[in-house]
Amino acid sequence: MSDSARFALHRPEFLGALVRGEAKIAALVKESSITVPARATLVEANTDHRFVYRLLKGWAGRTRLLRDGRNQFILIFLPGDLFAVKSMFITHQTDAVVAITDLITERIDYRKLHKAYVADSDIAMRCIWQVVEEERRLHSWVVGLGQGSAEERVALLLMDFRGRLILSKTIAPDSLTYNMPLTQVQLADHLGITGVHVSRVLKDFRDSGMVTVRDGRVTIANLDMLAQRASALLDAYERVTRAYVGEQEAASSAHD
Amino acid sequence: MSDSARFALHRPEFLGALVRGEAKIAALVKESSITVPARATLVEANTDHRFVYRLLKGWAGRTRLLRDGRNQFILIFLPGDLFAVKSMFITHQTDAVVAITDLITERIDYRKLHKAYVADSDIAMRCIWQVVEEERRLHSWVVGLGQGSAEERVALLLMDFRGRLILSKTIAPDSLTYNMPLTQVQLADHLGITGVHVSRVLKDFRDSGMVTVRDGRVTIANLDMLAQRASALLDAYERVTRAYVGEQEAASSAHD
DNA sequence: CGTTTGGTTGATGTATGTCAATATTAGTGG
DNA sequence: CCACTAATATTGACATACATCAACCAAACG
Repeated sequence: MSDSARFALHRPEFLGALVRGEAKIAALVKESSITVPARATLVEANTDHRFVYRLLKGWAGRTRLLRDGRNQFILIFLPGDLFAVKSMFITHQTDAVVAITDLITERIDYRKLHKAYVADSDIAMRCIWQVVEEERRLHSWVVGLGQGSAEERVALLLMDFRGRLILSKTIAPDSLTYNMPLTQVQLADHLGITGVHVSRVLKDFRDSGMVTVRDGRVTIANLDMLAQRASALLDAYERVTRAYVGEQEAASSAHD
Repeated sequence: MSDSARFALHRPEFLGALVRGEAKIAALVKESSITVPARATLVEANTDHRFVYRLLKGWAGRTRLLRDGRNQFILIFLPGDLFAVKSMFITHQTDAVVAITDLITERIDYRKLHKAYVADSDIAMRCIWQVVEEERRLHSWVVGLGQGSAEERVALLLMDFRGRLILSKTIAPDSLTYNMPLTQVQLADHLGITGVHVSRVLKDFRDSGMVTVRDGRVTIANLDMLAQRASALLDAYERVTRAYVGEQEAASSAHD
């Protein structure tokens, strides 16, 4: 995956700034890494928070716990993601960020990053990119939750994870398997359905020879079929850059 | 509503910049207003788009139409909102923005705004604020769609509209009625339910003496009850700044 | 090797969807 | 201002996707 694929959608005149910003931020946060155990809360809801993070290893999620016990994973963060960038601008994050697995993450005091953000437009651009990209994911997820059936949502999510892992070079572009550490209940809290129903949908997917999710690992037996199941919910961008990344690449770029 | 309420959540050291940025952007886009008829598309999906908008009058919405006809209103824009700010950074918006009513909006070429954005940090801050605020709304809506029942979502939405109209000074802080031009099907497309079900929920709300939605107007008969119905889904920020703005203000600040 | 945590499966309940008929309102041209 | 039409909303009968409850199984783990 080239940088231009990773930063697709962005105005091409900013590509250089994005790539430089990425490197500069990496340099800024170097050696600041901390480890966090699974289940721990990285950013507490409704508190002033001082750090911006760059996830190196492990998965995390932005989550909102309602007073009656309902819980929603709003967004899932994968290695390479910058998160809590908004700490630079707002005092109170209304949602928590929790570690889904044990994780390693670098972090930086928001004031330090903000100083760099003001001084260096490459860094600013990379930060803004993250916010804009996060918003794009939220748009897609609103569409998924609002219009998708449980099966469509699950298929979309499995495709999305794969696409993002490929773009961040965590897995190979043609890989049909990846680690996915969410429990079924955590998946359910992201999908807006119950854990029991997640189990049923996954059984169905497994029995139909489409994809197997077991022991923290996703194994796609029929990528076309999975993409098909998700396709109604995929936006045009995702259809091109994500759905068929890998073995379908030749075919897909052939129609362009 | 003071500016500090409007820009609540933001780091207080940026409040001055936000207020100045607001004024500077208003000056920049002055005299650029266009009128757009209801139902027209302002920003087409998947096309390069050149403008950033500031809505003066009327309502608009970001929407995604799926190939099979399903449609999701992702976000609703009210007067005072800046939208398509992301045009400055990305070439393709994956979703369309359509006029819900006839509307009047100012607009500015993204290159011109970007020049100002780079040159003037007040303008940059105001733009970023809009993106961050939009993201906050998306977070809340993901929680609503993922965890809320149809009744909770409707109550939340009616409360949200009122809160935003108050913050933008379109209606008085103690007002219990406001214009709401969405049809039931449009509401349904935002709420992730069907038009028929919207009708039933609204009938129920009406019959229980809580709130009446009729002829493009919302009339709240029992604000406490409505806030209560939405409360599980409200985040802490919304509970303070929005839910009880107005007649409940004294009571609510009394417990603080 | 018992205990916890996560997953599976069946029986049953319910919120919401679908279909279809009718009522109401808004828009349009004469 | 009326008559016609199209759009929107209401209501009822019925269907279904998903939730709930509960029992059971299988790893993982101290």
